[in-house]
Amino acid sequence: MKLQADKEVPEPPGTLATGVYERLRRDIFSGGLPPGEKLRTEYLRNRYDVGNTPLREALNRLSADGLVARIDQRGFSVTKLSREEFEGLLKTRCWLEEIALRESIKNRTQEWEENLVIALHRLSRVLPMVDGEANPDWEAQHHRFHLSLLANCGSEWLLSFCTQMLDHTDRYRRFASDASYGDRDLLMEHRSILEATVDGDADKAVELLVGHYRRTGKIVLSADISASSAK
Amino acid sequence: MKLQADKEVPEPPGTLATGVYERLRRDIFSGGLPPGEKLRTEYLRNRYDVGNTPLREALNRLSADGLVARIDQRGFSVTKLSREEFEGLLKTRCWLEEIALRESIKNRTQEWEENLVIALHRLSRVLPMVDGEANPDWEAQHHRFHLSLLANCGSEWLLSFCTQMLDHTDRYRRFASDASYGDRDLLMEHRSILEATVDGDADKAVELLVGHYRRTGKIVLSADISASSAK
DNA sequence: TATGGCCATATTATATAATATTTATACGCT
DNA sequence: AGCGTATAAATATTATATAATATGGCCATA
Repeated sequence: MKLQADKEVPEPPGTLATGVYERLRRDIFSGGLPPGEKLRTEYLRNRYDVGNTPLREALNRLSADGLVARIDQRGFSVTKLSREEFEGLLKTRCWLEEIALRESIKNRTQEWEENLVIALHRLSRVLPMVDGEANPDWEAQHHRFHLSLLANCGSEWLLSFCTQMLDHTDRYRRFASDASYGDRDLLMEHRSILEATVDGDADKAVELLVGHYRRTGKIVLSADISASSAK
Repeated sequence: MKLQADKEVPEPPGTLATGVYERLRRDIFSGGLPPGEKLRTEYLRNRYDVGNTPLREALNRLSADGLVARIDQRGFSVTKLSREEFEGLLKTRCWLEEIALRESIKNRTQEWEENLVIALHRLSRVLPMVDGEANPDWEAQHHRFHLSLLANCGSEWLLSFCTQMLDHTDRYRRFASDASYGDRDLLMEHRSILEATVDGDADKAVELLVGHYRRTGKIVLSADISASSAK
């Protein structure tokens, strides 16, 4: 039985390129490399202490993820955030996650439902904010919980699309998270999604999930995204 | 007005890396580099006459496209084709294109409908097969027609997902295209999808589109895909 | 004086080549 | 079959070369 928590052993990456990729990714998510930032290769080589080859590999992978923009002969930069982009993301996410959740419920198994319960339990054991800062542990568990909801949909493709969009949404949320979570009972929102799901009530689960996203969306949109998009 | 055909000027790529990327892509689609083929960097450097840097960049981009598999320390290889993978692809494609087509119709404009008519017209002017070989011109126009159907959906995200899946489907179709198209009136299938679409009959358009895909899917699945997947 | 184009220069991205290091794979042995 | 070594291959560095882009000053014109 595979119940023990995935040990957070940061496990040395297989290659330097993969390592830089992961570090760059973290720095983009955390804001260490803010949206719009020009990514000069020489600077990054020093910053991460690697050579040209692994660095360019990492940047190319990130640009495929949509986290980095690449223009031939003009190099790389961190992708900007924008209101319009976020609105499109939110809309598309609702479309796709509705399908994924309905399919997951349609194919439901005891194992999947139990994984969901575990995911929610773990999420309940961490706080969204610590000392006014976003808590990375909560971010990780939150990410997992939402993916777990969709994990049973039976389509690797759909799951990977949803994962991509979840990543991007998390990035927006992080940048807008000055906006208060305070008056929301997030745990209860997640719990009710879970309950409708294990009850097999797809309509209700979808409604709750989409409502959950739209509510978060409003908060993100109420924050001044462009302020984070430094030139 | 922008009606003239996009001139097929192969326009020199901005960078060598982009150039190799495009050449590799073509060779994977054409079968010059068959599914499963190990991609040794030294071999490819000679084959395309480029250095390490642009080659690895190209390979990394392709692996993000899902056309190339990358395993740390074990290099690159052309992704294999499999029956299961294709079935998942087809299923997911039907889900997503249904949304995209319904939204496109919901938002329909005269300009979009006219673009569709043009796309179908161009498709009608080329033959799927020439001398028993797949006709690249038909492939290109076919690709465009199907994208045009979805282009009005109002979501860049959804459109990019559909494009990815269309690319992969095209690849499967190419490898299975020994199977006869003969007894199908493809042009008529496309024409009736178009008609339902400009009539604003979303239900019918979706039904026709999905039927079109499933019919093609059957043909692809009837071919022996694994035969193409050289070790 | 202000405006806009234009060229020289600086900067940066892109690329090569030679080479080092590490890791995987193949081979031959017991 | 299992084991260790030899070989091949992937990964990475460094130094350097080439080419595109960005910058800033210069001049002509209004």
